Amino acid sequence: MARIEAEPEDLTARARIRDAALRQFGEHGFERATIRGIAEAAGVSSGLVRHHFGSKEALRDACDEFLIASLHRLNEQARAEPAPTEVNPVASAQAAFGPYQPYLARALVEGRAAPLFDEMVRMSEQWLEEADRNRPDPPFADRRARATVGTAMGLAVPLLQQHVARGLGADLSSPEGAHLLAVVLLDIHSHPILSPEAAAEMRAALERIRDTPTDPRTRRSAT
Amino acid sequence: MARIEAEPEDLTARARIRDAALRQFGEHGFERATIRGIAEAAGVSSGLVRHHFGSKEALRDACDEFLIASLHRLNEQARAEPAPTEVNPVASAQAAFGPYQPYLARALVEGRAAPLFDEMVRMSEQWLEEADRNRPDPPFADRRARATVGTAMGLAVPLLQQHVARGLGADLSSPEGAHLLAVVLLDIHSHPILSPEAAAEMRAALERIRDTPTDPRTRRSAT
DNA sequence: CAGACGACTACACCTGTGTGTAATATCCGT
DNA sequence: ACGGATATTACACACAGGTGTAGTCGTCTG
Repeated sequence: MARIEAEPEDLTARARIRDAALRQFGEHGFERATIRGIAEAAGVSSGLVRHHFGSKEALRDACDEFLIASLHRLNEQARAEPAPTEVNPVASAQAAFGPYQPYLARALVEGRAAPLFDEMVRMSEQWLEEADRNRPDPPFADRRARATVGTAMGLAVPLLQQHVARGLGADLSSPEGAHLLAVVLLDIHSHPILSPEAAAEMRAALERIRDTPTDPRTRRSAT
Repeated sequence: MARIEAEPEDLTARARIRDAALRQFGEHGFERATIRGIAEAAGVSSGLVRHHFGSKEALRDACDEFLIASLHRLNEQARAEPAPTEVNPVASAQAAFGPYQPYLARALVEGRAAPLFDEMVRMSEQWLEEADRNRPDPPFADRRARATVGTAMGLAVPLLQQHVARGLGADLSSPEGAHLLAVVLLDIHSHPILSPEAAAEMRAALERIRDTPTDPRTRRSAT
């Protein structure tokens, strides 16, 4: 599968700065990364960063836009390609972000990059549409909602990369780590943690709670 | 289920500062949050923050320690309680973190709070141990690995709270949002996206790839 | 060739913020 | 009541880093 990353040498200065910013923001976070550091990593002066992007915030916005555009490209490209060999589309999309994963993780957790997430949800929906056709029982909720939560879950591993790697005892970018992760995902995605009966029962319990006034859960909602 | 949060009024100044720091770090991030801002939120002078915690970093460490200790307490408490009414233990543990969720999300994504994650994995393992007894076929991977990935997935929704809420069209802390989310989780956790046959086939394919020299995947591992 | 414009640099400025210090208030044991 | 520890404050320092300005170089165009 194609990646978003590009070779640094061929890039224009503007692109090199954006690339460096993506990496620095990802590694150190937006605040801790400095314009001077980004400039140095890109091999330019700090003034040039300002010249091209105006401000640090605008530079970050440009980074977001770049990733969104890249995801769009990737999405259309995937639509044309043969079969999804991966467990789910989000996982493969994520893998494609390559060195920009840390940036993406930070941006998403901070509530930024909403269009990017929504695009992924759209991809998931598309995937679910096909899966729903082979499904005997009616879904519990509409496709959008399931795609949203599914997308989030698919992002979990890249978001928590370091912790997952530690738990698995292998770097996820290594062949061994990737293999182990794939096997685990296969196991999880083929073994529901709830039986249909248990799920139905819990669902009924949920509806009962919902229809009960003075629900104890609501008493904590304030802040 | 119990929560970690405490009423602000009764707290000692030190605890109030820690509480305010947890919230400010969560809302604005570690760098952007200021000691002066935390002090103001806690109703004390900025000097007192330094007096009690020494430095900003040390304050953050104290926040981590506090959450870890709280999780421990919660864990033992849960061990004594009757039945887990939630879909999975991570989700309920997460719900318990209440107003500190944003802090936790940032800390985890930045690779911090490893002991906290590991503790959650341990809880998941415990839960899996029981689930494995009712399982006919042998798992694809050891329990630790599955618990790790499962923990990550369970954390996905709180980590991406804002995006999930947007996709679901409801605030997750509202009764409606929580209900919708629970229903979706029920659906997902009772409907595997892979049939046992498909999983077995993909697993076999994975093993085949693994044993193939000059695996195309490895050619991208550098950088 | 002249002028203009964009790429790019060097440098000064200034605010925000973590940190250090000294002084004051409050509590507690004897 | 007294002395010391602890809690708490006010204020000054230092510096990092975003921003602003002016200037140089190279290239294109008429």
